[in-house]
Order: sequence, then C-alpha cells, then structure tokens
Amino acid sequence: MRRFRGEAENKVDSKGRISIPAPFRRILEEGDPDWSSALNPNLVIVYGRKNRKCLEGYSLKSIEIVDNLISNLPRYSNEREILERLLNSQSAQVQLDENGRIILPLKLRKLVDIESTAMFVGMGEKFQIWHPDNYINDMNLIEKKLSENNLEEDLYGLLDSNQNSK
Amino acid sequence: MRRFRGEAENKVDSKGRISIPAPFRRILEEGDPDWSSALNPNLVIVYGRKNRKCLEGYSLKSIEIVDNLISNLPRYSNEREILERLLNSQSAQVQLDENGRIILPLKLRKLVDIESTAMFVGMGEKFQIWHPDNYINDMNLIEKKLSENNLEEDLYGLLDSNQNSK
DNA sequence: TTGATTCCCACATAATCCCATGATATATAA
DNA sequence: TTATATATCATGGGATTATGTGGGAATCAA
Repeated sequence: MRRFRGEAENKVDSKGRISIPAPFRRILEEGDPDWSSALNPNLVIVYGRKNRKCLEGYSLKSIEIVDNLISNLPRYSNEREILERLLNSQSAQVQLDENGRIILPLKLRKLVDIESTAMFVGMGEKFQIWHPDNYINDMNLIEKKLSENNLEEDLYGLLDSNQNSK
Repeated sequence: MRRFRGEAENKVDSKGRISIPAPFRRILEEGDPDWSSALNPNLVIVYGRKNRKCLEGYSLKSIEIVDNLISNLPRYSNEREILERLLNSQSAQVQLDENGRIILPLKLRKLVDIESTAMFVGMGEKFQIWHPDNYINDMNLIEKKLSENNLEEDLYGLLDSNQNSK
C-alpha cells in the first residue's frame, strides 16, 4: 500500500475548511473500499491521544488494521475496553468534499491549537495535522534526541544494513 | 537487482523539470512492482538527511524494504513514531513523465542549492542528486581523507571481510 | 431569525500533458 | 564500407488540467 509522505502547510478558512494535500487524497482513495472515481474518499480522524498536540488521519483500510488489533484482545478485558473507548469515542469518520477539503470543527482545532494554517505530515500508514509551530518544535525535539545519543547514524545504518541483506 | 552506477549532469528547466539519466530509468522500472512498458515508473525522493547537501532517489522496492522494517516495529512505540517521522515526512513519491523527467519542486531545489543543473550520482541501491559544485567538493573531501591516511587500501580490504560475514 | 453547515461556482497559480527539435546513437540496405 | 533509415535521449514550449483557496446561495437547526 502506498504511504503518506511529505509535508504540506495549508490554510484553514473562516468556515473551518482545509484542503487535504493532493498526494494524500490518492492514498485515501486507494484505502477506501467503496471509493470510485465518481465519489469522494472517506478518512478517519483520531484526536484523542493524550500528550499529542496533533490530529491523526487514517485511510479506512489503515484504521481497520488498528481496529482488528483491538478485536483480537480478550472481550471485556480491561485493556480492550479502554482502547475501544479511546479509539472509537475520540475519532470521527469524514468524507472529502468535491474540492478535496474536509471541515475541521472548532472543537478539534482548539484541541491542537490550530488557527489559520495547519501542517500535514506524512507518517507512512497515517498522517498527522499540526499547528506549524508545534510541528517544528516536535521535529526539533526529535532531532535533539537523535543527536544527543548519536542515534541518527544508527538509524540510517540500520537502513543500509537491511538493504544489503537482500 | 541492478544497481545505480555512474554520473550524469542534466539541466533543470524553468518549470523545475529534469531528466532522470536513462540507465537509472531502467532500474526504477525494474524496481516498481506496478510498472509495465505502457506506464512510467515511480520513485521515492528522500530529502531530509541532516548534514547532506543532496537528495536521494530510491526505487519503490528499495524503499519498501525500509518501510517494512518500520512497520514491523510495535505500532505507536516511540522508536516507530520517530522513524516514521524521519523517513516519511522528509520524502516524496513521484512518477516519471512521458519523457523520463521528474519535477524537482522549488522547496527541494532550495534545500540542496540546485539551480540550473544537477548532478546524478549512482550509489548502488540508491542514487544522489547534487549541485555539481557541492558534489565536486564532497568528492574532493573524500579523496583528501583517503590520501591523508592511506585509507583506500583499508577500505577495499574491508570488502573482503564483509563478504565473509554474509 | 440567526447561526451554522452544506452545496455550488469562481479563480490564480502550479503542475501536467502533449507535441516538437536537435543530438547521438544503432540498425539496415546498397 | 558508406549512406540512409530508425530509435533513444535530453531539452524546450504551448495548451490543458489540477490544486488550493475564497465566496455566495441554499439548507438546516434552534
């Protein structure tokens, strides 16, 4: 399955509408079982993750994988009930409009401090939506962690060694 | 799998278009699972590596090896989210046009100082795209290191021991 | 009625398609 | 061999389409 890649900063207009970056739309279309070229694709927005200053967008196929992981936990177990609560109550399925936009309700924007612009960030099987400043801070944090522990070389090294092994 | 080999300096036109060297195209075609002679191959450009003044191009097969590595890590684990961020947010999937060209967006050109020409450099399982001057400097740097410490023999010697290990 | 939401259209710019050219090969025929 | 076709490649330009964005009319809810 194609992956969400890249960054894009788009505007939130006065009605709370925002364009999904065109490359992301292609992936959402591919990941929506009911999609056809006449229709607009659906996605699921998850907003409930604690200590996360961002929203997360999933194609229907990717969120189904997560749903199935939960379904595999023992029915009525504590973990399962909590995960079901978090993932299902703190999320929404939405459909793109004719122009490739969605509406970010005020409630969600407040939750992650988004005002006039938002940053879309590809994360592979999902994507994130950030207030641009918060995103930059998060990136700096990651890079700081990496350089402190000299981890970046290890990570890219991992990448190289794996390539060599096939 | 065939490897990216050799150097080629091509022009960037006013629309940001640039020809992928023909030998590289053959490898991208081979490395794109969906490619057929009627279609144009895809590739992934990675632009986020710190301390690198170049872009890197991967075939879909090569980048998929890395992606799968990440997908096998525990979902929502710290390591996975950091890796997903580093590799996916700083990359883009693009498709060659009918003439074997891609578009290098202004953002990427700025990032590596590319203006009217760019140097393609084969690196085996990937290739790099440089501003010609920066490439020459990087090559000189390598050669200087080699001659100072008489490293070349050691490096080629490394190859023998590596073959033994896998 | 008054907000909010949804649908529809407008538009500038950027990206893409399509066709053309000259250069360099590679193959074919005399 | 020489001359002539054929193919591929790097590059350029014009026309067309897609994308991100804004705004108005219609619909709905309280």
